[in-house]
Amino acid sequence: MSNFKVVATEGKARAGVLKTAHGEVQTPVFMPVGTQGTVKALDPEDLRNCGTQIILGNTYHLYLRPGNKLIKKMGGLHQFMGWEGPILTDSGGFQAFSLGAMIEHGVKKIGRSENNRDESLARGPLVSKITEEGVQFVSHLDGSKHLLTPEKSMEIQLDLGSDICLVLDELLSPLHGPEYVKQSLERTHRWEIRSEEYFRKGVRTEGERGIGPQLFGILQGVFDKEVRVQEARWVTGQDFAGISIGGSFGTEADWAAAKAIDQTISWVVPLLPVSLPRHALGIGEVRDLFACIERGIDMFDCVAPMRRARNGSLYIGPKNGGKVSNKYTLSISRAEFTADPRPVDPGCSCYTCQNFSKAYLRHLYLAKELLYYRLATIHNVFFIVNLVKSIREAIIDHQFELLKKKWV
RNA sequence: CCGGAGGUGGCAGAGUGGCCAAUUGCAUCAGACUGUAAAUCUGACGGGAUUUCCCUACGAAGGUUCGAAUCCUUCCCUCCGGA
Repeated sequence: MSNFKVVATEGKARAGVLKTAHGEVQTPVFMPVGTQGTVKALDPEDLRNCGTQIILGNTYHLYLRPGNKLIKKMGGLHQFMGWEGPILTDSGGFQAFSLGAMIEHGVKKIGRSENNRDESLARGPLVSKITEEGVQFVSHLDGSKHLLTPEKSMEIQLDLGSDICLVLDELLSPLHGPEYVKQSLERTHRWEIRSEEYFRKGVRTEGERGIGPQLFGILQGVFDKEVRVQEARWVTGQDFAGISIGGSFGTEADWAAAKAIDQTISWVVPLLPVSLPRHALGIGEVRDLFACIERGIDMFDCVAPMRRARNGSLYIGPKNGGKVSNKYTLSISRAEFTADPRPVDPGCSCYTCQNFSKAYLRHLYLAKELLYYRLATIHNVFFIVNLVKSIREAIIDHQFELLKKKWV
């Protein structure tokens, strides 16, 4: 029996409901990322007012600070941070990459190739290293050494009181060669199985009432059909409550990279069980949301809306100039907004757009006023969360194609 | 009026004989941001031609020198202290 139920479909797109220990989640859904026990600049009430149903927390960061045992002692992450809704926790697999291969290769998981490196990513020595046992980290906080094994990751996530845990995986870089990819994937399979075994034991002792924590498997891979198909078959063969699709997408920049995401999702989704929720790890730009939902994805998480907000990049809808080429964003710092009395997006009903002008936000941004970060983050989170919500409604009304046409 | 300090690119502020079209910060412009080492990072920023090129430039005008933002003279202006 699954915790997930599809309630409507349009083509491959689907609307569903996912039950968790902290309430139901209407899918498709966007999960704001709250790495360190907070979605930066927002409090739980802000999140709720933005329509947030579920957030993501991070194993690696919370383990290092303030420590999973402390959070457990404080009643779990929900209570600790005052968020009563569901929480999905990442396993630390991404940090194995962002503190390792990403620095080493000068690439990101999307759209970076040999000829398109970002040297600024190489900000220092490698701080993570992969072994069969797990991921060795040198703490970015104090230099101390840590070993994150699949078992340890599970223990931490269970201590946090996560509703949806992720297995530990190794995120492959677009520049990893076929030999490494093969080895890594086999190791990740072993890690996923170890995660699952530990999780199963842990959950049994962790309390029995209602729905307990659930474990999602991860579909790893690179931009290669054969690899992706094989991985899709592998996860499907395991006993997970949901499937998170991770790994790297493509070796080309920009539009081609976006196509690589679409392509990868297209290869993989038809091989996954209809009854399980499908989560696209780290995806969340406007164009990608449409493309992935259209291909059958149910859940998203992404740091982009929050980070963009902090960096002065605010979302705008198609009626106000938002399009693929500008990533549906404007730069609030532009001088043309100096005396612009209009809200960021007149069509947006978020708190920020209801109450403040572009001129004011621009001033706060340039002055580095703390209020800026909250107002900007409220707007971007509201915008993306509600975009996905409106997509869900469109699917239920069989208006998805129509809505998509208005946007993309 | 006397004494002192100073006038540098949109602003602030380095530079005190050649390596200076001029450090740096801010502002401006452009770009990046996709399981957060990011309230961050990259590039441009006098004009033009656009591989080492030319022109106009460091208050103004003269001068010294092979060569000046940098030294000298006069003038104009600002600030501080004293009448």
